[in-house]
Amino acid sequence: MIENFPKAYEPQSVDKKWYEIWQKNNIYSASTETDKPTYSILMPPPNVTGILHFGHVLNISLQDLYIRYKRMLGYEVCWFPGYDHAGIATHAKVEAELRDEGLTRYDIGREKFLERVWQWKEKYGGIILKQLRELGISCDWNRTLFTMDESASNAVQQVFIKLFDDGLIYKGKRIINWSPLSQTALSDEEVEFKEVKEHLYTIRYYFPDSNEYLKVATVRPETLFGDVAVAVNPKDERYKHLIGKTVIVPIVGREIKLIADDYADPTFGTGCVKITPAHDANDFEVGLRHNLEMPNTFNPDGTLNELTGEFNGMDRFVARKKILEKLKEKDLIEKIEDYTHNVGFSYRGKEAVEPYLSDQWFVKMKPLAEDALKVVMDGQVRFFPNHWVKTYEHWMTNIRDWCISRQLWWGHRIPVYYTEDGKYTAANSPDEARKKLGISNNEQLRQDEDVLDTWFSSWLWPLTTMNWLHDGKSENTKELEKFLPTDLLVTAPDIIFFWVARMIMATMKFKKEIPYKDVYFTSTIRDGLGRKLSKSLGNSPDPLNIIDKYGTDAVRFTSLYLSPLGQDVKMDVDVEHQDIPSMEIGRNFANKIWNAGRFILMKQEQVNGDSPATDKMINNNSFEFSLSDKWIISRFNSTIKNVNDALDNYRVNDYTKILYDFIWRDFCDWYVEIIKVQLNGSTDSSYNQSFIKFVIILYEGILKLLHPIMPFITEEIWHLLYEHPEVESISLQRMPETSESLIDLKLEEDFEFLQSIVEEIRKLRSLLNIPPQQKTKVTISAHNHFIYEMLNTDKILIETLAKCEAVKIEKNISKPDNSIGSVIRETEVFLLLDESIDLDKERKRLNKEIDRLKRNIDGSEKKLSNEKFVGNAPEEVVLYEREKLNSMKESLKKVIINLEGLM
RNA sequence: GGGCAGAUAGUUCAGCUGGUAUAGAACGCCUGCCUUACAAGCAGGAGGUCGGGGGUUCGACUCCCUCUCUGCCCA
Repeated sequence: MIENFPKAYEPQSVDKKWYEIWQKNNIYSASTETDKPTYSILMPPPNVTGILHFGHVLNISLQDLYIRYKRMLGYEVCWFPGYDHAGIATHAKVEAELRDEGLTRYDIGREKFLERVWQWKEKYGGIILKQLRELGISCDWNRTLFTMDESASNAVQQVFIKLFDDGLIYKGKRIINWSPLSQTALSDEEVEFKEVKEHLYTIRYYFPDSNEYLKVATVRPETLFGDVAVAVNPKDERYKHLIGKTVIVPIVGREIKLIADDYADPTFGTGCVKITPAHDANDFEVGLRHNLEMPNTFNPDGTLNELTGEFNGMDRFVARKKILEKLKEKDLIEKIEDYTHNVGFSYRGKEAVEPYLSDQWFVKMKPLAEDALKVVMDGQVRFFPNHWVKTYEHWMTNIRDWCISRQLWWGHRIPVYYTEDGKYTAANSPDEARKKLGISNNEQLRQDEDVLDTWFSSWLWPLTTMNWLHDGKSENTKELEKFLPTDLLVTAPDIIFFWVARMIMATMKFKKEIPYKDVYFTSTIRDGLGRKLSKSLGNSPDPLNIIDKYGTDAVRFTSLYLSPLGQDVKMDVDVEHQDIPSMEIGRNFANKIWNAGRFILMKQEQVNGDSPATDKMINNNSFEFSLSDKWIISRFNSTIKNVNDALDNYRVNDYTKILYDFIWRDFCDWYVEIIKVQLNGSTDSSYNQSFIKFVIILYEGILKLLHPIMPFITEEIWHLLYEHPEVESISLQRMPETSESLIDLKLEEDFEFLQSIVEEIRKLRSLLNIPPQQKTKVTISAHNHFIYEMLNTDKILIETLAKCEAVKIEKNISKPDNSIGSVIRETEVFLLLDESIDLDKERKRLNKEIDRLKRNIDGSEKKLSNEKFVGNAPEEVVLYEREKLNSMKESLKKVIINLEGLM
């Protein structure tokens, strides 16, 4: 009913209403008992502490787009949602709570601490999953998985044990990236390098009982307590004779050897480098080569330890200052230079990581990388855009072992058991461990204190979402059978190593199968200055506020409309007013669609009274199609085809543009106006009824094409049009199919000619400042019979659309008196005027047109007189050029005659 | 240092396997309109030597080389 159609679209209540109905009717749960072809997507699990940001909006809209599209193509679709337990982040949240109570986790102990984490998770965790619902997504919420769920935990444990038994997991004392804030190890991928302006200090290392000294350059004087050697390059002539001598570590007073190692770069600083194996990865390697001691002089919290004497307990950066003061006091500093270099920062805590020597667990990556690289290189797994393959290849071929242990309590505890004398193995239980170790049942065992990296559970996502090893045993499940490999993964490129690569490894290793066929890497959303939207920069409005302001559909549509494949998106954001003005694109578009629906429903009620449309109405050709009808049918079918092409090739941006242009330009600007003309021109109620049915079917097709990206408005209008019961949903209807036979490019060209006639009349009117209310008399001189017939048939259309009257179509007549005209590809339109013409202005206009035509004729003639062009270019190109030249010449003649007529 | 991406209208971007009368769109700007679906709209207009240079070709925004600048990733 038309009263349900306010003049402007109001998304807020519509969005809420339909999401509740969809949920209530459970229409998006997938079945494993189906004969339909399947299509599945794994949702990249957001972090349990996370809240919605624009990256999610883009990412999730894309996934929902494909899920809805494929569902409407008749697939059994399954979109697996879930979230991860975010070890470090969640740990930090609960520790902060404890701190407020004046407690530490050690005060309450491991068990109580974990209780607190679960409480926290119940209370605040997974807010993001609720927020995602605001986006209207059609995932199967019944299958939501949390990485700490029992089923996922069982799989994680089995995987650890299996890899341990295969020798792919080992324990080792290595330099790792240490987060002093979280007091845990991090993997290489969890460290971001940033350029930092610091200083290079050249410090004097005296020879014992001598006034001579070595100049040693360092940026980290606070590590000098851990110095065990000074290295020079063996080829460095300056120091060759000194190798093997000793020098005294400043302040510390310890004697250390001067050693020769290729690692020392003669061109850097003085060519002498201090070796601190416990605090630098390269130094560690040198230490191993020379069998040096590796004293650790730091505490886990980033303070200096008891080996540093008076600096014991001092923060590393404070200590640096104090140590420098002391060095200055003792005149041990040679010089201080500005120095810019890269420093690693923790991905989560944002503090500078500390290279730290400690016992950690690692996964050997090389054996896993081989298969994972192969499936990408040979195209079994395709990347969009493809250039990410190179990045992937580079990482895979230079892969380093993965540090998976974390010194936290929240996470999957490492299932390794130790005997008192230090033997250990991985097992499901102490009993099993005793058996594996071959020790007696009463021997005491101790479980490893550490937990696993969160990504160690995320890399199993393709398997655990499908219940693999949910009970620790079942390797085969219905879900795996139906939905693995999944069809598409949509993710941000910054987790290509963290996650994408590792999922491929895990799935290949444990299931000998790829996890997904296609991977779509999304754009990064940036502000007007090109900066990533981020909480810490304070340059990101809350997406929920934006959704509230513009509507879900508008935000979804605009996000994709502005996101070209493989390129970042710049958007002007206004954090203060919580606004992104470009969202108007989608809002205005939604309003346009809404009003087109409003118009059609009005017409349907005018024609049929109160009875609602029914979708049983088949386009049975019960009336004769006009040129315009055939044109819109052809355009509609082209649009379906183009939409399919675009989506098949992940040109999502094209998909939105194809629909935007078709709906706004072709359908609304032209065809809706034509509908008015055709209904106005007919008193035949059976024609009117059939015609409006046809229009509704066409419009419904448009709604369906649009539904994957604008689910709410399309659902709302679809119900308003047909008054379907609410259990039915447009999202469960079939997508319109393209019919090649209805695409008629010649006909589209003819119609375009008609459009250009209308546009030319409008231009002339505008040129003469004729007010819109005033109709103009027009005579058209067609240059051939076909055009003559066509224009005659659609004379009323020209009259209405170009606001003119008494349109006369003639054949090859000369210019009427007191008229001005234009030549459009040999056909002439003349506006017949009451007032006299400004001759000067008119001469100028015609001369301009003559110039343009002459220029083009010149170009064309040059081309055609070039034998090589005629000889080499394809026949149709040459033919077209000839026809074009003739036509331009004819047009030119006519313009010249008209100009002469003015004299 | 290595790799990847990009540079087209004032702005943000399309332009895909080289050829189609004037290189498109959106936003912004200018002019005129509340024309019974829509002023969140309609009609019209201005605005571009496609980053510089070289090459391939009958023909280059498009392919190749080179330079400059910008962004990202890795070391």
